Amino acid sequence: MNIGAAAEASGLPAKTIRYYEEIGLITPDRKANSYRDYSDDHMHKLRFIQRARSLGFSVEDCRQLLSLYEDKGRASADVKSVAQEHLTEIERKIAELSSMHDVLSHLVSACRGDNRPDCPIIDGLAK
Amino acid sequence: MNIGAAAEASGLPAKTIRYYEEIGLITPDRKANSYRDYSDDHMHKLRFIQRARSLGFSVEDCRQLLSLYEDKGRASADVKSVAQEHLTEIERKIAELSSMHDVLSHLVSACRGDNRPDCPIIDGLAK
DNA sequence: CTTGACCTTCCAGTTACTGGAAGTGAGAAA
DNA sequence: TTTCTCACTTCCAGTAACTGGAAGGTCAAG
Repeated sequence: MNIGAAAEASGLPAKTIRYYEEIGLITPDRKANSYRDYSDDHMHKLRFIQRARSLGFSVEDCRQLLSLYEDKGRASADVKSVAQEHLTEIERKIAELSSMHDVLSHLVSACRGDNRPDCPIIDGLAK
Repeated sequence: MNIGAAAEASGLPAKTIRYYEEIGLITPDRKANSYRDYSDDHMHKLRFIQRARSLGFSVEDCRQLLSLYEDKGRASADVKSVAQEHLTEIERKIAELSSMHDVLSHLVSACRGDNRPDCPIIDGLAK
């Protein structure tokens, strides 16, 4: 399977797949013409990575998850710990964004947004 | 005011303040010894930037907000439009993170996290 | 006069791609 | 067979917003 088809089937851009190879995440075979060749196994991994990335796992997390995925003797506790840490980080980010949202939405709704210069948003930033 | 004191007073690391100068965001005077010298006016701007950054505005947004801050004849609509766009982006990110959170928290809570290999998290990623 | 804190510039690294240039291979139409 | 158009290859540069560190200058205290 050429990289174009692999991209299509995995939902990842070809550029990204090449990048993952460059950082040693997933290394396809090569055909005689030097084209990359993705097997079913590679495709499973690519899709695995795509899903993990879409859940916000870092590429390094993906590397770790991928090795746990391949390790049939893994302890689920190891997987859970990676996921739990990421979940906590997601919660931290949501809290941070929510607090930004609260402050900013107050400022925005207090601003008339007309052609006059007085502006609660600017005032709020200047304090 | 030296950069160390300016950092202290603005809540921004000295490194960051130098970086802002490098990208032309805020340019302090220089003393005879080539040390940076921050005036009260500079300090107001630094604090303004610090607050805008803490609300998640990009550095380019900060550049724009800063010029609106200085423009006493601005239209508040121009400020509001920058802020509104950012607010929408914050909402988009919160929604994205929330959806990640939903999926991941389900997987995590379904995983026993013991020393056995079967793992709903891995299964969910492998699908 | 030395010590230590603070300042200077410059360069490299971070994350995860993304765009583009230059060149090669494959398959189909003329 | 030539040509055309893709898809593929490698390599280099750029993105955002810093951050760390090296090598060296400045200043106040003791």
